[in-house]
Amino acid sequence: MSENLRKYFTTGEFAKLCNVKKQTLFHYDEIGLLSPEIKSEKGYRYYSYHQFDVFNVIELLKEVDMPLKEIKLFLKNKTPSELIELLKGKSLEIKKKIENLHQIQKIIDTKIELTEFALTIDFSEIKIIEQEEDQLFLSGSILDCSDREFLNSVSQFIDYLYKNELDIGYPIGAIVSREKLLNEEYDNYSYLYTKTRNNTEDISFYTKPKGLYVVAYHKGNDKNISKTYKKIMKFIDTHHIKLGNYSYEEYVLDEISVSGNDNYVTQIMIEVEGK
Amino acid sequence: MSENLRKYFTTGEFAKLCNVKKQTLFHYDEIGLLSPEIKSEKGYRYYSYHQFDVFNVIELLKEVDMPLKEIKLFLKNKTPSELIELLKGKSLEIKKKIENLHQIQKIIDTKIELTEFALTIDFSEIKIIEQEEDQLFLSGSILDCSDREFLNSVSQFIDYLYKNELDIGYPIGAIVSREKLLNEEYDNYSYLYTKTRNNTEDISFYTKPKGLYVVAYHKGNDKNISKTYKKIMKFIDTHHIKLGNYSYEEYVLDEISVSGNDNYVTQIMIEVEGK
DNA sequence: CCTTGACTATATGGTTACCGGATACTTTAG
DNA sequence: CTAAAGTATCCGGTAACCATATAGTCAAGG
Repeated sequence: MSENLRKYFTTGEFAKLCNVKKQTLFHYDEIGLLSPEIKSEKGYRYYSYHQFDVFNVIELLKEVDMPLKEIKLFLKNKTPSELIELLKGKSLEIKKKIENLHQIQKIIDTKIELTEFALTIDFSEIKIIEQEEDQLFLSGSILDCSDREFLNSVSQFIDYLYKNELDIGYPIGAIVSREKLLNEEYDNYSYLYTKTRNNTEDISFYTKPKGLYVVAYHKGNDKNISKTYKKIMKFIDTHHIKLGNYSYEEYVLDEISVSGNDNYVTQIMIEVEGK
Repeated sequence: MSENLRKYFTTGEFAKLCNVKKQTLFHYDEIGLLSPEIKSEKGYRYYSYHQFDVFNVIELLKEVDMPLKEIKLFLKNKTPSELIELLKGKSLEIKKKIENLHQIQKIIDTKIELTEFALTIDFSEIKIIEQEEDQLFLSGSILDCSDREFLNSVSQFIDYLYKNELDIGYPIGAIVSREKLLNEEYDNYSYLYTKTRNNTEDISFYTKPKGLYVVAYHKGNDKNISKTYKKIMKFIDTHHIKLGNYSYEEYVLDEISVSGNDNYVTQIMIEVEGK
């Protein structure tokens, strides 16, 4: 190694220093993002330790999702004030990213909790359970609507949840009124709903009342849910229970944790009055 | 649209629901990740609203950097307990990701602060300033070492900083001893250093003492720094100031904010004793 | 001085998760 | 029944590399 090159890193050394593969440095050289300070006539690359700073900046900007092209552009004609402006913007982006990750974590935690709960359930039982009140976010009325209208409502509802960040991992359920229950129209839903937390003032929620519920589970395709409903209604009948206003129906196991809708499990909760 | 297809979303509708392009759904169908429940003999795709749940899971797993292939594999043979296990792992990953983002934000904040400070400096002045103490992390001794040894030390130092997450955005500086200063060997550094915060017990730090410092700036390439040093030494001489133990030298403007090392600015701080 | 093993350069093809456009065919509203 | 809007397929391209193959180069030891 000639005397004046002893002050420089070879590609391999520099790559190790930067914790990347040589390939990456070749690539950066090729696109003109970070070229070695010296290139010997044999084509060998030599990087100075000052260039590590440049590499560091590139890494930093890359981590905040800036494409290499933009980084290159920025590095070409930069000034201290431009840097400050850029970094301030990126700082904000990171803040949003962190918030987004917190939201995702919340969803994951909810799913874990729900699925762990599902594992403890005996699906064959019908029980009467005292339940606490819940905050539900409701769709518009979907009573007596056609298939097309139903799809539309689902679509709108999901869209609304998405735009208002109301999805915290709870499934979307449906509400059936007592009238329809008695009429054996178990799939004639009144509303869609999802459980959420009441943290915003400008959105109105429905409170699912505290009280007694008949809770049962339907295993398999939704299409056959009427069978299960009939069983529950019979149970209610034989136990001389007085029906409340609404029935709430939601998946506890769906495509996220089991394969094929034969294995889906739907939870049915019917409001009832004390005996 | 035939009667039984009215319950299904077309590709466009489903794409809108999922907030993605149709292309994405084509792609998912092609790789067998998420295929429509029904495909008409004309090749038209029809998605049920249950499939939105599947899409949601895919999105969730995608957001935690799971490749589509793995997602597919997972979706094929999943059980509730596998889901829980997977999600718990992902939850941890997200936590780490959030921590990483916080670290990056800290670095960015430091860089903003430093650069904003740099903008207020008059580089031509030489001043005597009272400074607070600072926690510095030092490299091993690099006194009298060859170019190769110096490179090696830089490399090791950077590596150590990286592995112990000691980089919080402050530049790497160098320390020159009084002896070498008086001997006019301004580039014969004793140690490398970087400013950090003393948060770990198992790493030993050096405390740069509180006291008076002669502070000056060198603009341009490091190679010509001796000129600036001589000017400072003359200043110290004419003002009858007594030299302290060490001189600290670090970039305040480098490749990150200006282009070309002619525009670099190095800050020089020399420990001195009260007059 | 020469050899040998470690290192380097270039070229090529592959990867992931799509995006955009061209073309041709279907569907649906009026 | 027609026109507008939607759909399918095919083709090419993108970013930021990675892997591999081949050939050339360097540096330390005998």
